[in-house]
Amino acid sequence: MVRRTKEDAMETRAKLLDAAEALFSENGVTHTSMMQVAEKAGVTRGAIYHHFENKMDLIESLMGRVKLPIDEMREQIAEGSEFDPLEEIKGRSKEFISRVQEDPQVRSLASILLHKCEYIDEVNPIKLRHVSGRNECICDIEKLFESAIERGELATTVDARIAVIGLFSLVDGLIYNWLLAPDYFPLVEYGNQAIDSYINGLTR
Amino acid sequence: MVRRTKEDAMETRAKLLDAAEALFSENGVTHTSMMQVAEKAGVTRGAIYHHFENKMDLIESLMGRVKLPIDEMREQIAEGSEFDPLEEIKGRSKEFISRVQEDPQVRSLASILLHKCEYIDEVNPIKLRHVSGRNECICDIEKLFESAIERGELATTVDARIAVIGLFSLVDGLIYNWLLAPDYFPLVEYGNQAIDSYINGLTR
DNA sequence: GAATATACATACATTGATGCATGATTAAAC
DNA sequence: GTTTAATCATGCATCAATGTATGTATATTC
Repeated sequence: MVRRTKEDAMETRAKLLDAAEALFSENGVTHTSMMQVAEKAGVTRGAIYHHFENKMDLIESLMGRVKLPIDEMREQIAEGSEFDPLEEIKGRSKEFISRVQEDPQVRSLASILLHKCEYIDEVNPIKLRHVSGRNECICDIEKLFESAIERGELATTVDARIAVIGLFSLVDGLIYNWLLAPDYFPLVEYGNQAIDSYINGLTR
Repeated sequence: MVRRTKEDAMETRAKLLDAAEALFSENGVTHTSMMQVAEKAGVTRGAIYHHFENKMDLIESLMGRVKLPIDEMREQIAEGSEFDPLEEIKGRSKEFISRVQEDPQVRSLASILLHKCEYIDEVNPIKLRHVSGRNECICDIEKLFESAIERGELATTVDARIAVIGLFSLVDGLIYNWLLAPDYFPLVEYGNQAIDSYINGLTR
């Protein structure tokens, strides 16, 4: 049976992406073969190579499918009322880690990005997306920090850029370590505390 | 020419480890073949399989060769005078990131651990070493935080365990992001600032 | 409804990469 | 000095994975 409806085709494509997402986040990208992806999706490898060029193309589609929390964060900041930049920053950061903990798809993608793939070279689309997304996001939040500085809400010694990079590192590190062993500590509870402490430490 | 001196053998073994370390940290573990390692070391694959069982054994030897800063940190804490726990914590954290920035070998290993390998399953020796080392180290620093709490140096709301996990996440995140794009920010300078801010935020 | 393009399955060809078995040479042990 | 064992090279057998080419049946288009 072949040549199914265009809707069916989109469904198999989605199933392939689902299968790849699950397998990649569980067994790692390079340790997952196209054969396994096809089997899990209930099709053959032929279906994969019809919808995607190769594994890298599959991954790119995978990453482009969901709006990463980092991207969502940016949008909301862009439209956000900046009446209280520090609270804004804290809120976004906490929402970020909350989404990682609650949304299985986001969690899977984060796991792939942080633990289940190798950043092999500069042209690696995974790395590119990760880095570019991060850098843009950093610039956005840096502006919030700057406006907080203008309002005199931060210690005079605080540099906006350093503050952002510290915050991002903290959030990344929390997610990284939590994904490494989720039973070791509750991400949202501990993460919120840590974020509060860090921001608090900037205010004087 | 074969059957060289026992010293020569240890030298080839070291060369193999050096080659593997360089290739793994540059191209990733799974994207590096035994053939490449052998070539870079100036021998054939036969030499590798004489000294190591397989690639995983090679990696284990690689990781066991250097004392990770995380381990060194533990030792020094164990023998450390705990007259000023907070300063102790800050000092060790900064020394940690400093070693990552300055010591090429430590940097390579950190790069492999954080970016160039896939954590595929629970029995993965790389992951095991990483997690167990981390957990033990966390316990050690947690004690320092506790003694700081006893001395009334931290805010009453601060929980030692949460404080440690936040600190570790911050340090991990700093290293993670710096290794992702070392030109983006100076690790030691920004890292020290961020660590100070975080610890500062705990003190009230 | 004929022609065409799509959505996959199937088969094959090729490529490394691995692991082992064996060989050669010499250091080390006695 | 003979024996043994270690150090590595060489060759082979195998296998898994990829990419592609081709086949096939059906949606879609006209």
